[in-house]
Amino acid sequence: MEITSMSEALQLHAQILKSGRNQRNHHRHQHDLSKLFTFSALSSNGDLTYARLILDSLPSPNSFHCNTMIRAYSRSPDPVKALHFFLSMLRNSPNRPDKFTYPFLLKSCALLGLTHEGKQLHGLIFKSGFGSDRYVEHSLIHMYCACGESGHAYKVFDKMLARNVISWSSMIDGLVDNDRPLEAIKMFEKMLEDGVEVNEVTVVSVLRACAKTGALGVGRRVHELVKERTIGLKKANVSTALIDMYTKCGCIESARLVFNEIKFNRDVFSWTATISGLASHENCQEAIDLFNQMQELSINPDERTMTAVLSACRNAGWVSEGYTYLKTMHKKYGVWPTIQHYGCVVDLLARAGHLSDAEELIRKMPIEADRVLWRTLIWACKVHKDMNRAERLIKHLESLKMDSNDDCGSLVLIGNVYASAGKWHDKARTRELMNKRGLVKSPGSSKIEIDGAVHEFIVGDSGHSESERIYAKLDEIEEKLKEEEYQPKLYEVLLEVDDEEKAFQLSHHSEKLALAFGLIKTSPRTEIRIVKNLRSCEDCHAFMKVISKIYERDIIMRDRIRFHHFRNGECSCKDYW
DNA sequence: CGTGAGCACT
Repeated sequence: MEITSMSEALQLHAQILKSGRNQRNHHRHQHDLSKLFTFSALSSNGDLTYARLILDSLPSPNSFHCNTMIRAYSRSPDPVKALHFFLSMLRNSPNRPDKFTYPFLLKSCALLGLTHEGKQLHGLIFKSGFGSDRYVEHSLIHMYCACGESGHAYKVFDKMLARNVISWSSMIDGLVDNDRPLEAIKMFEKMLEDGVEVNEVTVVSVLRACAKTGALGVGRRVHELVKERTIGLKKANVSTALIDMYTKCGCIESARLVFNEIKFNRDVFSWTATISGLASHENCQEAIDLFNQMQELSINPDERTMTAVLSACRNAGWVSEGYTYLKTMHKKYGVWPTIQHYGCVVDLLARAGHLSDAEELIRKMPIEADRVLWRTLIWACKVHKDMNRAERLIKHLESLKMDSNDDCGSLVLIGNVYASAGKWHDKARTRELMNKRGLVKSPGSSKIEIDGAVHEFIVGDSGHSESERIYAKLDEIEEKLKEEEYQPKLYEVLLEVDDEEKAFQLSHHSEKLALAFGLIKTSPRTEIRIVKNLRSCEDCHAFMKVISKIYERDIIMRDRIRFHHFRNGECSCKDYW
């Protein structure tokens, strides 16, 4: 009989203590201890000291006990203890690791991003002969991807003799997490070709890939597949992935449709995905209405729901509403504000021009500001041309230890702020700093999907096979813009060059290349969807507005922050961004 | 006794 409750466990423990010294009951005693250990290790909520105490009191723990302990540690808040325990087991215990041991250890490495330790385990696995166990192989794939080593994951995957749906799904999901959504989609297509059954886990992962990259066509096909084969059709996780895919691919109507179809299977995640999607598409009032409906159904918002709500306020410029949500969210919804929430509200205040209030909020908030938050504020200073504040904040940002590649973003922003004020010397200084540290800024890139294939354009790109036609199209556009007396926003070029060169630079921004390609490749009057990795510059934004009018095209552009729907010369954001 | 999974700040 297994133990199923804490009271049973305590009872058993009392019994063990009572009969502890009775030699005749030795086997019984052992058995009870073992049961108690298993229960306490598996039911513990993170604190494993009790389980460990019992384990250490076992006269001769076997490998099952060791594995159970490792599993418990790997799922605890401090998974590194699994590795520590493993090392002590290697040194002090007669038990050897087996094929059950490794998945737990690899999980710990995955959670902690311990590449080096993961590789060492891989070595042990190879030597011990467990390397062809499918569970171990899947754990290896997951570990490598979680450590950002998708190349090694591919190697494990390629060497597998018998791949099943889990092998493929692990690989696809890992690629998505490694910011390789296009490879993930390719994997998925190969999987279909191979005739491997697709399940809801696969579907969720490939939809995440579509969401990241804006592959609406692929996403729609996956949706069809889900309906045809009824793969988790009513599961909330599949619906959420579909909603998120549609919103991030710029198709808020389809997202709404999915959300309406699952009326009776909604959970906090699907509500949040929809609220967040509506907010990013400028349907801020609808987002807040949904938030209220959700509460009427007694579904409690979580941290991300509140982020979505605040981001609706931010995109709409509702300063006092957003500030009130932030101040009352703990009392009303039981959610303590995190850095994301402060980030939204700081952006909300700052973008509305309340720079002092935004700065004060950062300084008074109970958690430490991260670089993203300072950058948000500095960006707003640039927008509102408050150079004194910007320079003061830049000094502060620079004083923070810069050690990750993420700091590239800080230096780029700092350089841009200096450049926009004509301080070329200071700009050059940040440039040198980047070179010295070997930081390479990620270039502007835009993606557009044509007939199910995603094309990516980098700023100044001439590598595309149809490059010539694209540049010819841009020339044609330029002529038409001249007729419209369009003035390029040369001040957006933050280089010390003449106006002609500035105009040239502007005309090669990645979203314009993608747009020209879209105009060539799609039928008249159809929508064009573009996904950009950074924030669009003012010139590109104005450019898209004009193009939407003269070419009679709806253009839906996703930038790093939100969506812009251009139609007939106007943008859904009403130029508030 | 073990493998893969949904929504957040620039």
